[in-house]
Amino acid sequence: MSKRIERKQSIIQAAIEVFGEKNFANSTISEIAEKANVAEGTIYQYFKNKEDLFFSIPLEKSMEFSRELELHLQGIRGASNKISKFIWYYLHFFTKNPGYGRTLLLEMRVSKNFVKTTAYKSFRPVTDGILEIIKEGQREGVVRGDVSIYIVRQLILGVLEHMVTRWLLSEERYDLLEHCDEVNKLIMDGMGMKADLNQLR
Amino acid sequence: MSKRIERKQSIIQAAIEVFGEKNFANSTISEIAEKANVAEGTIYQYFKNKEDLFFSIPLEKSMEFSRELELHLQGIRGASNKISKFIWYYLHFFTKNPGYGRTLLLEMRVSKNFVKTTAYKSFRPVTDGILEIIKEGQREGVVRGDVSIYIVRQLILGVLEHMVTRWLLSEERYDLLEHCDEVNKLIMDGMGMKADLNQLR
Amino acid sequence: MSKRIERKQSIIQAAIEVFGEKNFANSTISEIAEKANVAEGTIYQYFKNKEDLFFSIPLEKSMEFSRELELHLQGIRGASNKISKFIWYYLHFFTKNPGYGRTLLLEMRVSKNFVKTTAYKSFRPVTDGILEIIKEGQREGVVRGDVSIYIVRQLILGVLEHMVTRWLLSEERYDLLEHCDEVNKLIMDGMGMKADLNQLR
Amino acid sequence: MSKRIERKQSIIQAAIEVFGEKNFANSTISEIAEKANVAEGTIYQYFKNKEDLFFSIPLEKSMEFSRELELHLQGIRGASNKISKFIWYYLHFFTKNPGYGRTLLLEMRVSKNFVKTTAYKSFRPVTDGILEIIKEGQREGVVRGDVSIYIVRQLILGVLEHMVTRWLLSEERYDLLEHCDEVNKLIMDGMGMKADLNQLR
DNA sequence: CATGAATGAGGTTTCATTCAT
DNA sequence: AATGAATGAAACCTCATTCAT
Repeated sequence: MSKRIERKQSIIQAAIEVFGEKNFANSTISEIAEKANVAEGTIYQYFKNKEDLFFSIPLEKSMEFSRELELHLQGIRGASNKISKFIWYYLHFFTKNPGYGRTLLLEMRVSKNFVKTTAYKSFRPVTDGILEIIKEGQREGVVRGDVSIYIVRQLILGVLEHMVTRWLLSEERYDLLEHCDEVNKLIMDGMGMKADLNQLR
Repeated sequence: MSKRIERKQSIIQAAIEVFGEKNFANSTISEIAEKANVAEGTIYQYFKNKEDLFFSIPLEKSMEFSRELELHLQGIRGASNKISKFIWYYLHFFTKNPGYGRTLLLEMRVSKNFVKTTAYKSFRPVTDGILEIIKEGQREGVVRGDVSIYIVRQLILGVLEHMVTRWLLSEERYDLLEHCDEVNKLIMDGMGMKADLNQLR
Repeated sequence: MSKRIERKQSIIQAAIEVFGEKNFANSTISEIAEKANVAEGTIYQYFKNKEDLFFSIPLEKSMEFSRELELHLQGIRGASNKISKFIWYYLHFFTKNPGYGRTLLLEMRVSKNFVKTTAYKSFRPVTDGILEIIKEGQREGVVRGDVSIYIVRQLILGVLEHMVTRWLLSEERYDLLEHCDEVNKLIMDGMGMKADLNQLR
Repeated sequence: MSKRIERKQSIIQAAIEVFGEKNFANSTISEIAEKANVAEGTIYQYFKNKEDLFFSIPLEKSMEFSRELELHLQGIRGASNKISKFIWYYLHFFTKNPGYGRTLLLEMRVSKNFVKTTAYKSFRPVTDGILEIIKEGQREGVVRGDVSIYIVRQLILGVLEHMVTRWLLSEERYDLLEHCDEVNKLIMDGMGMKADLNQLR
């Protein structure tokens, strides 16, 4: 029944909160259980172990990310505008989900086991999507063709990850979206785009 | 006298190796002690505790990085060439020191306490140096002036960190320096440099 | 339900035995656990830490002391007889509980932290009771009025504590109750009581 | 040479200070060494081990106690006056040596090994002396003859020890000698002395 | 299915003592 | 004789996981 799903959700939600505050090692099952209003043992009915619970977080969140991203990209035309929108959305998303940001960027992204996980694969729709936009840009002639599309993607994600990571480590004391335009410019230029002309808005 | 320094070095060296393989929580003092050929208690004569030993690693390594970087920049003229060389050296350094790379980029860079450490401050010479080169580039007119120099630096370090991080997480299965030229181009363009003309070599 | 209380009791009982033989520092949690037939970790489900377990001993035993003392004082009339009975009971109690005696008199009574403990407060019923008897004796005119009742109480408890302490340190090689009558006389005289006339039995 | 004796003295002095603040378990050889301005290893040239050093403290101090006590008793006539003087001196001594008081009364007196020590025997001169005074009192007819002289001595030492112990545990917040007269009275009466008539001063 | 008490392995750290210099 | 660096044993405590109810 849906009781089971509901309960699983509340455990994941509690896990997001707890792992978002402390790191993996310092988070305890008992605190998650308490926050989820279930007994410790119950968690082991839904998740194999602590790590399994940990990695089920991005599974959940990456779907949320994809779903909403798609909505935001609706109706936008031209690779350049799409990239700009993606950059904005990326920064916007982590502004709204700093706890998940800490978990994903400061912990998981950095763990050896993560790459082997199904959770890791759940990012494929997003990363594939970006690749498509880049190709579209090359077809439109607004993205340079002399560099591998994978490297171009690495440029985009690298800069964004770095920005969010720095912001998280600074304890979110400033507005992440403030630098959105500048980043946009840099990335655009790196990609060989004529950012100014195609700029969104 | 030098016996003491020698012993401290061998402990740090062992720590670099062990912390490079496992993460902080999973590394044990006893393994470090064994690798350094000292008793566990001896470590506590040189370091206050496990964390103190951990953070003494970048203190050590960042000096090595600075020292050698300086040699490599000797005699190079022009901001563009200097940046190119820096990019190459950065990738080269972590190719040679993957264990330290894991410790620094996958663990420390991401730990809240790290920023408060003296170890963190030991990177200042390098990051300050980059800023100087960027300014030099602006004076030469090869670096764009419409973006803050701090953002430009973030572009460079962000991309490099991201590349090395991905490489480390892939378990170093490919040659990091392979993509040196491409990265160079991207960063150059991002910075507004005429990379082709000033390209090193 | 009662399983939990039972288990807590068996841990305290084991603690009384172990702390009674060795001192606090030399007693180990593992020995207590073994004696109580529980795992070491279980102890930490019932007590915050080693010290908490230690101080829970007098909490337990002082209630036993009070409860039985009350029974023994039932039906006894006159302050002098009550004091005599108290003296006897005090010596009797520690004759039966030498391990607890060692813990209480040779360790706790002498520890700075103990005074701040709730355990310390658990003696109040007994010490308050003695004060009442002394006042009663002053009203009856059998206890001197020229000395503070607190000093009189210190006389009684001081002599008794000293006796039991010496006995414990001699490794209980003689009969503590043997000297009961003599002590009685001394205390009575110190208090200004006509011990001979009112003597119990 | 006297250099050796001097050095031993400074170690004992440092030990008195350190053991007087912390208890045996919490005092460290390294702190004592530092306070004595010697290396840790040096202590082991003068004392077999930590316990040996610990027990050498009363050896030192009990001689000081005896020596000065004898001076104070010089010229005093009558057992009653001598006892009174002893009571005063006892309280006076620990007022001047609270650190040693803590070590002796809160720690050693309570340790099983202490009784087996030579240090313990060093109190004999004092305790024997008291016995002599009590006998003298019985000959003079001012001390009751119906109670063992050992019990009488226990009365005296018991009350005094108890007083000093309570004072030490209260962190010496009041004047120990304040209650000297009252204690005197109690003990005198307990001993069957006519305290009022023979009172010192 | 839910519970939560019980488990016990395992690591950090301290510090008395030794011993080569 | 003095040093003080090195030693290593030993113990508390935490917490993920299990399992009987």
